[in-house]
Amino acid sequence: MTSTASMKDKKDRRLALIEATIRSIAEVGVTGTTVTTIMERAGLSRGMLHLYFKNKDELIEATARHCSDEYYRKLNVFLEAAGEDPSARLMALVDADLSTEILNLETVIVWNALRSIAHTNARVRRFTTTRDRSLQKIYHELFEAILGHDVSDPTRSSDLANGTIALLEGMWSDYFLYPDTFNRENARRIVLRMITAQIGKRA
Amino acid sequence: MTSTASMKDKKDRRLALIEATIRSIAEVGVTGTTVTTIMERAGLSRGMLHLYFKNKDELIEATARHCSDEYYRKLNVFLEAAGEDPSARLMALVDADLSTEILNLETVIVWNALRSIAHTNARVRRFTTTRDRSLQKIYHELFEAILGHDVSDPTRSSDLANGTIALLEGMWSDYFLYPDTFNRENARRIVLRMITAQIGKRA
DNA sequence: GGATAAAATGGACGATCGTCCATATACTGA
DNA sequence: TCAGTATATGGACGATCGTCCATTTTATCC
Repeated sequence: MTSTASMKDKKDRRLALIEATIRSIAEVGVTGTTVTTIMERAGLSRGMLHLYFKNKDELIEATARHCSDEYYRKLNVFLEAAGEDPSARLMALVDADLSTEILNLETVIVWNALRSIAHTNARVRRFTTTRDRSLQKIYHELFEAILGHDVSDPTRSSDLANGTIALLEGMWSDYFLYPDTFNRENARRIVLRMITAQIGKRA
Repeated sequence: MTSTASMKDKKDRRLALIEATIRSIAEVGVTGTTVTTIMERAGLSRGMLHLYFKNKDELIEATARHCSDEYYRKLNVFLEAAGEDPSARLMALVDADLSTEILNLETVIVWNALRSIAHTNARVRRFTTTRDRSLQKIYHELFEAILGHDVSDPTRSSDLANGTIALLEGMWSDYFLYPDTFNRENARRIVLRMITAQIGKRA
């Protein structure tokens, strides 16, 4: 049990550092986040970073991976609760993306920050882009299942997928800019208004 | 003429510094942008920054103001070309937001970076938020002019305004993440698909 | 319980940050 | 032409950055 226990501790330390990085970025921003601000929030000493991560960049990269993984994990919780019906699953995705579990101040600040970093860091970019690539596939398949394929309008399903993603992305931006006045119900109503106009009332 | 000439030069230097800041952020990111990287791109010496700006923060703030002003200036070019018809003006706004003049790699990187900074810098936040506030007003008035006010659906115009803004915001994100594969025509088709489904074919 | 290994500490290092300022250059008006 | 002013330079400063490593503390096993 000793080796597994130490393994667990090692995981805990890594996670503590990652979560401290997230908190630091949310509190003092990307430019304000230093090894010191991370250490303070992790309750660990300076040397610990380089014991569990090669350097600061690797910690940032691990943070990006963690955020990406957490996003999908939470999304799947909503998806599994929705069952098999495509329309129900579509609604579940919308609700998930606007839920407090997924859409909160910490998430939205960190995600925006990671995207900034991604433009000059290829390793971070991997995790910020793959998220949306997979999402496009999921939405596209759902719209195909709901509407079927229309040869006279071949881009319909992919357009609706991209449109819905863009719409929700825009809601994230809105929340990011005005966290105090942002209204989840309004956001949900707007997204559903757009979707139902396209797929009808079957949802 | 001497005083106006020196005034002009002064403006030129300020503008050169601001544009150098934009280029630096676009090239090496927010975290990589330093006084040195800005000076290199401006072709000016270190001391110049503090001659025209109190400090680096004030230069960043001026950059945010400049980007906000430029966005509106370019938007108005499209609006004026569209004439008075509300539907035409609406289409002009969409076209503008997806045009190469407004939506390009430099703009989208810098705008994302400035939003990151805005979360810990109140002065920068002023310019990143007012942009969207005014935009909401413009879109809302256009949709009211096109559709009229419906008492049975009181949130319709504001929903369409917020929805369209969110949709375009999402397209910006898409371009930001995949500048090489992003397709302006696809984006335009998707936005128009969403809008025409709401306001009919009158556009 | 003492030896061995692993985990954790935090002071010190060189590099680089933003800022300041003494100095040099360019321009103006008499 | 030459003083006087405005503009521009870049070296130097202290602070702070990420990183490293000698040292201490904690955990493990015979």
